[in-house]
Amino acid sequence: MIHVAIVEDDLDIQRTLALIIDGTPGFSCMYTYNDAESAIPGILDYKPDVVLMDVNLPGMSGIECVKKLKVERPEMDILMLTIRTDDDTIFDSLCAGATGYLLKHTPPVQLLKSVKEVFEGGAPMSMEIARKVLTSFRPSIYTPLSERETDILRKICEGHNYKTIAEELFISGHTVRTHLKNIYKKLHVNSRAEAVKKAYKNKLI
Amino acid sequence: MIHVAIVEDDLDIQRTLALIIDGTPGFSCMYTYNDAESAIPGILDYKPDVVLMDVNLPGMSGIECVKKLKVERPEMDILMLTIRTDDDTIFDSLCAGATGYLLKHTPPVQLLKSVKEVFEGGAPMSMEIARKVLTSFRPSIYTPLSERETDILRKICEGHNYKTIAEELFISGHTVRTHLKNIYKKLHVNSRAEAVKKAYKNKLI
DNA sequence: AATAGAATACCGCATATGAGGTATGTATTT
DNA sequence: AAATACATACCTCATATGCGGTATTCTATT
Repeated sequence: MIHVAIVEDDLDIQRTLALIIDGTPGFSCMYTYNDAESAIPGILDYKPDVVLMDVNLPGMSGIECVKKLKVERPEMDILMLTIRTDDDTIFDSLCAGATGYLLKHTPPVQLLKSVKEVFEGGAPMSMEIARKVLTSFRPSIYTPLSERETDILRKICEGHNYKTIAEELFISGHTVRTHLKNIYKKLHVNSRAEAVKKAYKNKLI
Repeated sequence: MIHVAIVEDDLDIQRTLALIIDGTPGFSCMYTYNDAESAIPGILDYKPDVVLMDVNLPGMSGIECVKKLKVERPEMDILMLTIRTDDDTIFDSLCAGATGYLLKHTPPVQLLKSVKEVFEGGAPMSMEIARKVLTSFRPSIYTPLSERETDILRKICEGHNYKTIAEELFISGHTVRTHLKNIYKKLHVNSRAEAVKKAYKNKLI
């Protein structure tokens, strides 16, 4: 028996979800919450196997709620349920610790399958979400930097200084500096730290 | 009709896969390759809808092969097929541009479903892979840094210097320096750039 | 009561760095 | 043939940074 808790402010949706889950053998939904504030103590207390969490809640957001729940109980499995497909919402949810991400138009059969999958150690995602997630690993193909500049940036990211970079690339320290200045200009940054950050954020290296 | 190409050096597996695909209405496998070297020109020429790619190939690896194919044709969908579940293989594949990642014990029905899903814009993954991928977004909970040090590191990552950090956190520049020195010690680095890199790599911020 | 860790603050020194320049040769594109 | 981007090299200067210290206060934990 998989025990599911639901956090959803739309009472119609909440009821529908609860009916689907409770009406299926092997699934049980004992607790539903209308907001994150009441869900947190409740969920920590009753320890459901899987939590269905709406992203857009009044007051504290579903994402914040996930963060707080995961701090208390990192092993807890939480499945995000939302209509939002924008990158920020998705990745913020995942960084908060969500174990899956379903769009609200997911049909009941798929929802139940996903809950079961989470319970069994999986991480179900709606099709378009999965694609976005996988694509996020790809390095940027549109880099403003030349090949040589990318070399330099890579070394900078590894913590090298002018002297060692110059030695490794068989050029003078002056040249390294010039390259780095051009890199700064192209990336619109003005320090090493910012350049390293941008390199990682934009997957330039 | 979904046209599938297979790159797989084990001829038994290759034949089995081809039979499954060709034996299913709506699927067709016209081309199979035993190694990456011959697969690249072939695939670029015949433009299949989906490529099934073994990770462990003799000579050029499946991952390298994906990289090269994606450079030529970024829109191409490639589904990795492997027995390996180690993080490096998974994430290297994804960074190379794989559109999905299936374990070799995947049953035929699931395989066909996954090929279809890739074709329709999804990104199918085996259960344990999906979990690893989602977990990779989570910030590390095991940080050696104190809260204050994490604050400082965050500012450093944003490209601030001592003076502005000191102002924003209402402490002296000297204190910022002391914190940063402690951060370097704890992270085993000795420059800002390395610290920023480590912060992003280990998801400390 | 003692100890350890964290956060705060300061000093000094040698070197690295960012920002402002100029310049030359090559390769590619128009 | 001209223009553009790239890689290379050098100069100066003010400031930032890394590294070596010391020290006080507060808060946990033992």
